[in-house]
Formats: sequence, C-alpha cells, structure tokens
Amino acid sequence: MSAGGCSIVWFRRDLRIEDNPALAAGVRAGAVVAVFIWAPEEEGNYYPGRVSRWWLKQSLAHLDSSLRSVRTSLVTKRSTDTVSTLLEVVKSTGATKLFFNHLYDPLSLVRDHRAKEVLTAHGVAVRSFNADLLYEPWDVTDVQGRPFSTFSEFWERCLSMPYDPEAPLLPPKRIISGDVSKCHSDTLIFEDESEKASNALLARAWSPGWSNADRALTTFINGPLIEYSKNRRKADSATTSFLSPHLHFGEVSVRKVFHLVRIKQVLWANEGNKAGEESVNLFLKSIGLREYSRYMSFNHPYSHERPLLGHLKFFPWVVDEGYFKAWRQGRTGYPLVDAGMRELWATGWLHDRIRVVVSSFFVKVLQLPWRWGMKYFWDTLLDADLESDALGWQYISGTLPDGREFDRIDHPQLEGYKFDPNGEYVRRWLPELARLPTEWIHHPWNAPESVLQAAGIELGSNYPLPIVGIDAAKARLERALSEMWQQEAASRAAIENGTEEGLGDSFDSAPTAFPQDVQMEESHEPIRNNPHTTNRRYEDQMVPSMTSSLLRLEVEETSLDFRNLAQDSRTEVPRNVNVHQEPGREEVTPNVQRPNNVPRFNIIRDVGDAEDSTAESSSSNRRERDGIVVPVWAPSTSGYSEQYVSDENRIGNSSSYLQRHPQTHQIINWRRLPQTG
DNA sequence: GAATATTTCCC
DNA sequence: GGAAATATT
Repeated sequence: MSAGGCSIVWFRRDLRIEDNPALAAGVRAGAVVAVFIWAPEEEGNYYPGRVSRWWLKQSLAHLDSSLRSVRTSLVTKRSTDTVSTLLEVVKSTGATKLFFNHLYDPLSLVRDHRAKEVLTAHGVAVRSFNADLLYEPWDVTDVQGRPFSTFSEFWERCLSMPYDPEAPLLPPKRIISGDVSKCHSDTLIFEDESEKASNALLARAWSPGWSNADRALTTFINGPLIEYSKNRRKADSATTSFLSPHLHFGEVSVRKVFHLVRIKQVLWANEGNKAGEESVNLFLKSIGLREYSRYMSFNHPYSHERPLLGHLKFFPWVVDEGYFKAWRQGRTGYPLVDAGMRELWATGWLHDRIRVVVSSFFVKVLQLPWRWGMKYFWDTLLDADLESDALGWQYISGTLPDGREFDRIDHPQLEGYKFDPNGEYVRRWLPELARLPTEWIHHPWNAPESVLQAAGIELGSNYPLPIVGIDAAKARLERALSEMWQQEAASRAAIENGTEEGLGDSFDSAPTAFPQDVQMEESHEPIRNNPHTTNRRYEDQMVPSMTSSLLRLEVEETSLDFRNLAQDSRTEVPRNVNVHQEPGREEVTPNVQRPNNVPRFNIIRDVGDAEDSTAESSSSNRRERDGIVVPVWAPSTSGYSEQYVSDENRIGNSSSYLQRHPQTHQIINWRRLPQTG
C-alpha cells in the first residue's frame, strides 16, 4: 500500500458504517475521505421521488453524525457527472485509493465501471466489494455455470451454496480522517419548499439511518418474525419487517439480516417450533427476492424497462389516462385497490400483498402498460427500488419465466375478504366506506340501496362504481390477447417471408416505453434540464400529458432514444478489456436456439489487486467475492445470441400459459435493437 | 390409512 | 390454472 495518500470511500446505497466492506478497507488502508455524490440527473427517468429523497436526506445526516462520532465526516457533492466529481475529490485530497461497494442496476454498472477505468487511468487504486448481496450474481449458477431463470431454483441454490455468506463486519471504532481542507462539501438539496409539509409527516412513522435500521431489525426479529408466516396475509398488519427502505439505502446489510434471522431459526428448530421455523423461511424468501432482483438486473440489464419474455410484444395496452388517474387516486370502485392506493399516496408504504393487488389490477383489469405503474411506484414509494420494482411488475405482468400467467384476473372482492376479512383496512383508508357493514365492504356495488343509504354512501357520487367490471375486463383481456396473437402471427409470417426483418422489436411493449412520455403534465423538458420544476412532478397526482395518439407516435422515438443509450454505453466500455467468454459459449449463432445462453456481463478479474488472494486461495473461490471482481456491463463484446429460453422442458414446465405458446419462450434480444435501425 | 375432495399458494 | 398441501371420508 502506498504511503501518504488517503483513501476515498465512496458511499452510495450503503449508508452504514457497520458491515461496510468498502469502509472497512479504507480504514484498514489508513486515512479516509468519506464521500457521497448526489447526481440525480444521471438517473434519467428514475429521478428519485419525494419520499425517497426525504429518506436519503435523513439517512445521510445520520451517516454523517456517525462518522463524526468516529472522528471523520461525510463529504457531500452535488454533481451532474459522478466520475469527474470523483476525480475532483481525488485531486483535492491527494487520495490514492478508491473503495466502494457494488450496485447492480444498469446505470450503476456502467457508471461504476467507467469510474473504475477513469480513476485507474489516473493512478488511483480502485477496489470494490460486495456489500449488498449474500452472494454475487456471478457466483450463483447451475452446474454448467449458467444463470438461473426462475426464482425458486435461484434461491434453492443460494441456500445450499458451499460457503456461507460472509459474516458481518463490526463498525470501525475510529477513523483517521483524510485531509479535506481543500475539498469542500456542497449542500445537498433534497426537497423544495412545497414538499416540506408532506415530508414532515414522514418523520412520525419512520426513522432513517443505519442505527435505526439496526434497531428495526432487532425489533422485528424479537417480535413479529415468529408470527410472520401466520400474519403475512393480513393487509393491515404491522407484522412486516419494515426493513425495505433501510435495505434499499443499505442502512442495514442483508448479511446481517440473514445471519441474525438464521440464528433465530436454529433456535426455534431446536425448540421444535415449527411455525417459527416456517416464518423464517418465508421471511428469508422475501430477502431472497430482493437478491433475485439484483441477480436479474445484473443478468438482464434492461429488465426495468423491457419485458423479459417477449410474448406481450404485441399486446394492445389500454392507453387511458383516466384509468391511470383513477388508479392513482384510489377511485377505481374496488375498495381494496382504492384503500391501497390511498395508503400509498398518504404514507409511501404498502404491504407487499397489497402491492400485488393494486399492480395486478392495474395490469389485468385496467390493462394499462406496466411501466406506468412501475414509474408511479417509483415516484411514491418510500422504498422505491428499481430492481425490486422491476421484478415485481414483471412478475405481475407475467413476463418472467416463472411469473404468473397473464390471462388470469384476480377478483379484488375475493382478495379483499382474504387479506382484509373484517374490512378494517378498507375502513381506515376509505373513510367514506367506514360505515358499510363487512358483508358489503369489499363489494359495495352489490349492496342493497337501504344499506348504502344507512352507511351514507351514494355510489357514483361519494364513492365510485367499479371503473371496469371484472367480467368486462376478462372479456377485454381475451380480445386483447387474441389480437396480440394475430399480430404476432402476422409479424412472424412477415419475417419468414423476409419482407419485414424484425418488425416489432422497436415496437415492442409499445406504450410501455415510459420515459418522458408519462411525464406528468407541466414539463415536457427532460429532467436534466429542469431540476427545479421537475420536483413538482412528484408532488401531485397528475395525469400524463401525452394523448394516446401522441404516445403511439412516440414509441418509435423512445426506442431510438433507447438505442442511443445502448450505443453510448457501448462506447464507454472498451471492447478489448472485458471479454471473458467461457469455452463453448461464444459460438452461438443468432436465431439458433440454445438453452439459456445469456451471459451478457463479463467479469473483470483484476489479479494485480488481490491482496487477499493468497490468504484464501485454498478455500474455494471465496476470494473472488471481495474487491477483485467488478461487475462490468459489456453488452457489445459478447457475440452470442441471447435467445434466452428455448428449452421448453425447463421453462415450459413452469407455466402452462407458456406451454401453450412456446414460440414466446424467448427473452427478447435487446442487443439486436441497435442493429435494426 | 389410502383415496378423494377442498383449500392454498404461487414472484 | 394447477401443484401441493390439507381436510375429509
């Protein structure tokens, strides 16, 4: 290690000092400059929503005070270009090392790789770590080394890995502060005046910050965890862990969660407490889903905007702003859905069950494009998380290999009596229905007039009639699906005739090309040009500004934007460095279907930097997990097809819907997009 | 207790 | 909708 130069520890979504490998490495190496860079414009369409920014603000303040208690502090920077800001910090502090923890969303993968390259080129030693996952995505594969494509296989493998997830690290007792006298901090602005009032309410319910996260974890493990299995179906329960926002910002490490929870499980297993054991399994599964969302994002970097399976390519989404608005405002006429949407709006929070209810209503009953819903979640959820939300919405939309079938509609009335049998949840969030007896609470449209009158309800006036009948929705869904199959057949015929090569790729998931389209009404300018006014977008429930016809026209354009994006990132990733193709993988010709050929990411093995490689080299591949492996997005370097799922024996088994339509068992080859233009 | 109805749960 | 768990006969 070079003498003199300090280390930069670059904080992102790992806002904790406990079990933070990057921080620990920095501390071990000597003096530390802790940095957080706020560059929301880089997030493009995923500029964080109001409540998410509120959380971040609190969390950073908390982190700063923790750092101060161990004698350093957090340098904060406002930036529109993270990498050059990092360079600036390097120059102003004389740092010679950079440490950070991995992220797996597509933007971070590209940016972090670039950061690593640029800084390395400037003579900075860069090391990165796994702090966000139990196992790195590239370590969890089937026996042939291929990534899994269903959650259960993935999770089964995670739970039976030959080595345990790393044990959590203790927080540093003391940190030697690097010289920041020439490195000033910017004041970061996370909320504007109009947002302050709403934000003030959040503080009553939530306490961001890593030590609060730790407390929340302990509370959960010693309390609700044991009943988790029993209570999980209750919409209104305070029996969830409430850890998700903490986890999103990395205030608590999943490894710590995993370890503590596992300890409980062993305890309960020894006591013969079957229910407790089962509860732990279920809770861990939800942790596993979070892992899986990163895994999917890493293996399929477009999963936040593109369906993984292509079978909905020609689905005629209903582009109806009125529907969208009614859904957002909780005025669909289905009490459970509406209660959920009101809760979401009021608190930034929803029980997982209710997320499923409102989102599947959105996709199946309203048939709105799922990306709109996902974007709204992104804007309003306290725990908005790109990877998790993408996984969730893709699951709901049936575009995952193991997702639920598309052609099935759950009835909110039945779900209501399932998750909210006494109607308490509905009454809490829909005061207008508060006096309705339980018998009718989940289907007021059936209630006798006298009952409604007694409850003070006038349907269509102070509470809406169902916006769409379930039967009508089913019929419309069937029509839409047959239209979709027709279009697809036509397109396939056209392709076979060689007349229209690849038509449909750029149209795929048409109005789901959300980006600026569903930007709410007032600003047509891209976010990056207009940071102040765009804050307002998140403030009120507004309607997309595009009319349907405009939106349809926009589709091609957004696809073009998307191409540019892909192109851009290509140029950022040098072709010669990242190629790591395993034997037998590279020769797959496009359109020749092979099972599961998807390696799109390559892994840099940075041998020169492996200070601990000798220490652990004998014990399996453990050493690869820290510091020396950096996830790299190198889409242009791989020469094989991405025909994902043609092995019907594997994927087909998981869904009869897919079995009936085997030709759709393909994960779309997004990489082909740039070439079709 | 095996055969059979019924309910539950799918990321 | 269907596998799997659970209840019923």
